[in-house]
Amino acid sequence: MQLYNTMTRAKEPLNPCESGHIGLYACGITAYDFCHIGHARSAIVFDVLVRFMRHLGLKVTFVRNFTDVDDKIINKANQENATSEEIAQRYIAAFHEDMDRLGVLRATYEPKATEHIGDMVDLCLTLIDRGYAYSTPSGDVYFRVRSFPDYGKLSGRTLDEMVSGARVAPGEEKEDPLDFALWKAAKPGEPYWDSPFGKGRPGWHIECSAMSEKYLPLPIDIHGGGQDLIFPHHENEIAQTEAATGKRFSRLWVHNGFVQINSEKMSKSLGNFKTIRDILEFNTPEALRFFLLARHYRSPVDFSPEAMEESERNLRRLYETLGNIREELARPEPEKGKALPELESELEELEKSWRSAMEDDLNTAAALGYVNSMFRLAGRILEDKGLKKNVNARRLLSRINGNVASWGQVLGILQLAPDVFLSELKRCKVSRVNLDVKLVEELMEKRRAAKEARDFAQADLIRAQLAALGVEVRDTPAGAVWDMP
RNA sequence: GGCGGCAUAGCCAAGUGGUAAGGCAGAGGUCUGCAAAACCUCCAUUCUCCAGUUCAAAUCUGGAUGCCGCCUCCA
Repeated sequence: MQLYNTMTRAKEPLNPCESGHIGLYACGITAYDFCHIGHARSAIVFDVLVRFMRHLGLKVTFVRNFTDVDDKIINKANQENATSEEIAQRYIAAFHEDMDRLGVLRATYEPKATEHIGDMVDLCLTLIDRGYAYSTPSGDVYFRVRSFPDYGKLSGRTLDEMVSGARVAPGEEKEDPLDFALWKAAKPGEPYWDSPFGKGRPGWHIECSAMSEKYLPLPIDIHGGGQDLIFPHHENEIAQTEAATGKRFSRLWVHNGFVQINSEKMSKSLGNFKTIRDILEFNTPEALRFFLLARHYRSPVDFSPEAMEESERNLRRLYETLGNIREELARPEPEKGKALPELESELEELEKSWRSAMEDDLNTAAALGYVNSMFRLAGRILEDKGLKKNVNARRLLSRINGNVASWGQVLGILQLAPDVFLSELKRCKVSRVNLDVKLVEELMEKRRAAKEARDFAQADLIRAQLAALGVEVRDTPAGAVWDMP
């Protein structure tokens, strides 16, 4: 497969270092608040990448860290009169809860910064030793940016460009405004660790350098995260690791685009911030996943309730059809039937296309297009009375069912039993509009009675009443059921 | 100000040189007591605009316009 490499700004083939083994490091969260949909996107993108690489038969070691010591965590702890450990622990647990609901698999390793302080101190010492870093009288350690000639190669900036943005906070003892902190001397009331530089804590960037090197051989095959991490975070990681080890840090750099609201970046200052929990209160996790995967991972996506509903409707149709497929497959297999070369080659094409789309820079949006087309094909078979008696059509259906299982596994969708999904979706919609379910059930019963008495005018009247509530009635062989479109 | 990205139907969206996937919405049809769901058919001579390269461009080049992001913590 090939992936777009931020470093070279081009798609590049993914060639595993060792045979068939991929090391992937994705920057995780700073645990100081509930995760928002931007975190969900990043997590889902790398989740699908991992799942797909495994689907291709590659062995993937996936590392996703937790930043559990940081200014923001300390601030939150002070606000709530708690310790930073408590805060970090709480939000790491919340992260796992949210990700489990979204079907994001656990990483192979999920290291925490505080568990690797020693490695970070060692890394600082090596960098000082090699002349790439220096400690200050007050106990800070800084990376000497101008000592690392490649600085800026990922973000495509020159040092001159960066100087204008560089800042020196009061009290900092930097040799150069560009230098960034590897180690921060402890201020009163802050968590600290003992080190050769004095009591203090690691800077943000050093933890990823330390932990990636600890769990993965260098160079890492793929290093990823959100686009906002390109500068300065990943740029600094490169500087630290490459300066300290002399080895290349990562072969590929994969960055996902942002989730936006009304075409603007989500941010706390704009007040357009949506947490995963906010969304999952009224939408199924799978709809969020589907929504995010229906766009290319590098493009910005615009979140809106309307767009979520569109994904729901799409997903609903898929699950309805999937239910029909499974129902048909449960019937005894027909005994004979003519060959169906056209349908067969159509399916084969779809299978090839799906895989090429996924292999081409993880094009899940195109891949979902082929999923849709495959369901259309299944629908055609299901609707055709002649084909239903044809054993070859049945086998195609079974093959489609198998593809749904395996593609769904990779994308993390269509894994539920159709009726389970459908009733969950219904529950979401009911809670969204605060529907009076009791009233609906009463009306349904009245309509059933009217229908039984063949009073169709009355039955239709009741249906109109239900429609006014946003409820749609469907008569099935097993009786009338209701749903919310 | 510097750097980067994007602009495809009513909406969302894939498509990096070979003649516009897919979804949602909409229209007609099959089915149905009527509906709904499902299925079938239709729905961009055209890809923001202008100029250029080419036998051929949504795709490449130059310019214009608009939107967004980064440069400060951020997925």
